[in-house]
Amino acid sequence: MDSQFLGSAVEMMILEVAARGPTYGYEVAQTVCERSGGYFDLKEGSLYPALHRLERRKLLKSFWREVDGRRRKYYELTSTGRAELASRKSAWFKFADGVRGVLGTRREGLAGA
Amino acid sequence: MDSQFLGSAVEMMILEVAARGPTYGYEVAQTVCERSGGYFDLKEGSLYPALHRLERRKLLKSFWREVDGRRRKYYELTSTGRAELASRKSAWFKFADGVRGVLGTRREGLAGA
DNA sequence: CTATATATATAGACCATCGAGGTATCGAGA
DNA sequence: TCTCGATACCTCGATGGTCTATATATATAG
Repeated sequence: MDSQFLGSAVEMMILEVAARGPTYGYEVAQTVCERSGGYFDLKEGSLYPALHRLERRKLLKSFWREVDGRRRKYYELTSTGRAELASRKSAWFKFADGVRGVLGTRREGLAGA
Repeated sequence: MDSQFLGSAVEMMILEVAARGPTYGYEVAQTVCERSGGYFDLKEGSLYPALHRLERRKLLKSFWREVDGRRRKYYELTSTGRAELASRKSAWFKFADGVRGVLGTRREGLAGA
């Protein structure tokens, strides 16, 4: 993406990916990219600091594993992380609703008043 | 709001309010607050710098007017601003769609697959 | 041997948000 | 009269997140 929004949707999306099972940085970036239809192209400079932040705050916990000669740092959601994800999704929907309200996406001029 | 999202939805919402006719800072904050159902409570520290940024980039132009003994700095959308608003709204919808894709808000387990 | 994909990580530039502070007018109530 | 809340503008400094660039290391393809 090239968008100016972002805020902290990044962390929420990382948590969401991790909610489906243990994953690692590179895979997170790919999954987010695919599932967003190519829109989000997480850069290392956003991705890894975010993963470290989430781990520091104990929303994720990590372990190293070697697969095909490459070391991967897997992350999995903690129970705190699961609760936080639910709360952030709820906040996200409220936020998106708020924006929708301001933009007036209420099909004005169609069937309404 | 107390949200971590935000990014630059603020500027888009300011432009949107100005798109409906000349307005001024204080009124922008009130309008955004009302139309978002109380969700967005723009602080002066975000609002005024944003207005100045938008004016500097010539998306808004301003004029002073005195009403009821109080000086107000009115802002109105330029044609560049109008184009920029359209482009940002389009970017916003793509962004929101991207997030929706990652969150998997595709009525999974309801009627879909 | 080199380029690309996989995989992690950090440093520095940049910039927006927010809390807090400041200025000023008006109307209402004590 | 004095004070307080609402109206109305503005700026500074702390904080913190994103991005570009850079670095390391392995496996595979050409």
